[in-house]
Amino acid sequence: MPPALRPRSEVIELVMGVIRQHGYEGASISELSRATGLGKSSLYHHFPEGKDDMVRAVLEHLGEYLEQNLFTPLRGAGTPKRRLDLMMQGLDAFYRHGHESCALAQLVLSNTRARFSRPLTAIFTDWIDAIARVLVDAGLSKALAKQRAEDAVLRIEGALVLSGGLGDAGVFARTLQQLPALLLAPATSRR
Amino acid sequence: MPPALRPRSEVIELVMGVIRQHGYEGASISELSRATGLGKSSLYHHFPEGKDDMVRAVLEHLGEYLEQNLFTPLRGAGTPKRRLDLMMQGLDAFYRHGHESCALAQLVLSNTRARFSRPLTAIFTDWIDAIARVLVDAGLSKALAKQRAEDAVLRIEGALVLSGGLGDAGVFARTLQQLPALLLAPATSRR
DNA sequence: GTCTATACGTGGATAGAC
DNA sequence: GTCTATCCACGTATAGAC
Repeated sequence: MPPALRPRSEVIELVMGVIRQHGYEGASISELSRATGLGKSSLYHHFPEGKDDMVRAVLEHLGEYLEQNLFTPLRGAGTPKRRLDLMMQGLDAFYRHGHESCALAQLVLSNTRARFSRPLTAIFTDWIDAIARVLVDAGLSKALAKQRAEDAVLRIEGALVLSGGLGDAGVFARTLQQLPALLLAPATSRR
Repeated sequence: MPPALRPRSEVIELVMGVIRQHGYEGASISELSRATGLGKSSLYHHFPEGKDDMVRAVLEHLGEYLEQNLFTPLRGAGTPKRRLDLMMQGLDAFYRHGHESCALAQLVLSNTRARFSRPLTAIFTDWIDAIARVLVDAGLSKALAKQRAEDAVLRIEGALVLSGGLGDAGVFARTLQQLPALLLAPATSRR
């Protein structure tokens, strides 16, 4: 029994990288094998049901990653503004300044959505909730906080699409930069 | 020589439908053959270079479709508000109230982006320009108009992703509904 | 312009040795 | 837990008849 080449979490991250680039259908087992450095059989050892298992693992892992790296800091110390800025920094890194695409969007747009709708919805819901909580802390009503949090996620995903579409990562950068102030603006005179 | 089963434009629209659902990599020739009712050889007769040709045709066709059905009305008669409302109606129909996904987003997110970046960028640019012109007509500065037009497209694409992600088409509906007022709001106190 | 038949590669998946 | 070898299905693409 040779030792595992890489920890499972690392394999999952590499798989996610391939899916982000190629989407579900475009991510072939051969490519996943190459990217992870594991033979096909090894991949099937870790993910007996093949790509579906991999995607489930990716979504689970991504959920935990976001929870720890973005949502938890969002609940932490500091002013709401400061906490939102932290999330934007995290997103900027995760999406490589808008150059890396979003695995969630890939899965949502293709017809694989149905197969993974549960975990997908969970991640989006958690994300929105995490942002909304900061806005409530900042003094917004629950309803408005939720509305704006939804808008924030919507803008981030839209920015990733439009950045790619225009070939201008600046769209993503500006979106992240403007969001905190936009989210925290006083309730009147907006919307 | 049997007559063409369908006009070319109809074939292209059916091809686009498959790409919207499955993405570029997921759209197999067999499926495209089934969807269009044309044999594989017939497809290659119309699109000698295969899927790449089909995508180029789809983007060209889509560009014209948007021009005629959304951008031209945007330049037409009526108040800016009325013209924007018309575009939102068109989008609502085109995206089947948020249930149908966006071929552009599919192509942008996957690694096929590089191959079609020119026509993709052109479509997004034209779209933004068309909206910006209405906003200039409404009295906004050129700079602000362009900024907001960009934001509009960004929101529409984001809404399609988030609607799918949350399994709630209401997100898309609300986004379309709010956009005209948001775009036409007075220059002060926003952004 | 469309079809049937077919070639050939690649994709997903498994068997079995180590 | 990993590998090599292998299987079959499906994907892309072409040939050639009508």
